[in-house]
Amino acid sequence: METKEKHYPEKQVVERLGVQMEKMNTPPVHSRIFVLLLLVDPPYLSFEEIQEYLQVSKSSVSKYINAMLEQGTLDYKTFSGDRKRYFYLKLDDLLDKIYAGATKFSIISELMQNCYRERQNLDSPDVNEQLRELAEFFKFLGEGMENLVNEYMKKKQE
Amino acid sequence: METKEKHYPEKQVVERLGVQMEKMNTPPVHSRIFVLLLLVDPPYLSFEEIQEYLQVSKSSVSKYINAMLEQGTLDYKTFSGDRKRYFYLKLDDLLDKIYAGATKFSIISELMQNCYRERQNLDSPDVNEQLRELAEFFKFLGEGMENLVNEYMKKKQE
DNA sequence: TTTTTAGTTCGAGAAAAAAAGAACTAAAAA
DNA sequence: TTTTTAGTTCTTTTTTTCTCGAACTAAAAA
Repeated sequence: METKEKHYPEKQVVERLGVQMEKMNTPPVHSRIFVLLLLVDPPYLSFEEIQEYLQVSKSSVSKYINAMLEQGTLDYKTFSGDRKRYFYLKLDDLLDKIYAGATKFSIISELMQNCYRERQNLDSPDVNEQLRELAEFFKFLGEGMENLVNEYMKKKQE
Repeated sequence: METKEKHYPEKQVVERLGVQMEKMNTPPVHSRIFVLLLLVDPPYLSFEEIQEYLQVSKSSVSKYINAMLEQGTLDYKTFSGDRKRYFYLKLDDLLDKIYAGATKFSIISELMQNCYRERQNLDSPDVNEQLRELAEFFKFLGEGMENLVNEYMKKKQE
């Protein structure tokens, strides 16, 4: 049983920042759980607390909690004498998400490369060249991003 | 009236690469128009040609053509004595899309920063510090990406 | 002037995604 | 052993997104 007093954010704030987070194609309930855990103090909550604060269904909480656990965005700890799990954001691991973001560039890079291959036998050297360049560019960018992440992590360790 | 013979890609290929493009949250018809224009030779088509090749409704073609025109992904040219517009991809301008992609990092950076501000009065210095760092990191990353794009463009000009 | 062309716009319907609710389960507590 | 707790799973409902078709429009052609 938790005795320490919790400081919940104002619901309005969670809504506002939740909407902000939706802009990155994150579903509403997912966004609100994320933001809530980002704002509450101490920075962890039980399933029940999340559900009651947000006033959403258990199944939605379950769904997104599990999604975030799988993604590695979330983790939980327990307290002895208390069966509940207390969920918190693994903020450190957001870096992994960035790596994943770099994946989009690989997707588009591969798309371009595939198109380039398809065109090989056609005679529009200009377009072909443009495609080749684009594929290269997106690859360059994806790799560049990886480097940026590494660079930052290194700098942080000093 | 266009007389030059067109080389259309195989429909299967457009489907396959279209599906690949859907992976980046692009709607089916949008993806297929994009891929078709990427593969056809010469690299432009009329509204009608797009519609007939893809076997979709005029309204869908209209919708995504206009979306792409607004986005700047697409442009068109005309030929004298021919009322039709011939649409082609503005591949050069994909760079702008990348800039836009960097925007996502600003979104998340701002989200973190907002959360950081909200927490100022709470006493979990560790979490607060982590948030501040994350905001900083995403900003770093967004800016780093801009630099990468600029770097590439500069290198290309040589 | 009438007709055709090259699209656009406006519902309506289908399909997919998100959320809800109710029934269930496994482990712990009583 | 029975009950409660802490969730999970499955089905249904709601919402949103995508696509279509039919009616419309503005400019050009006849």
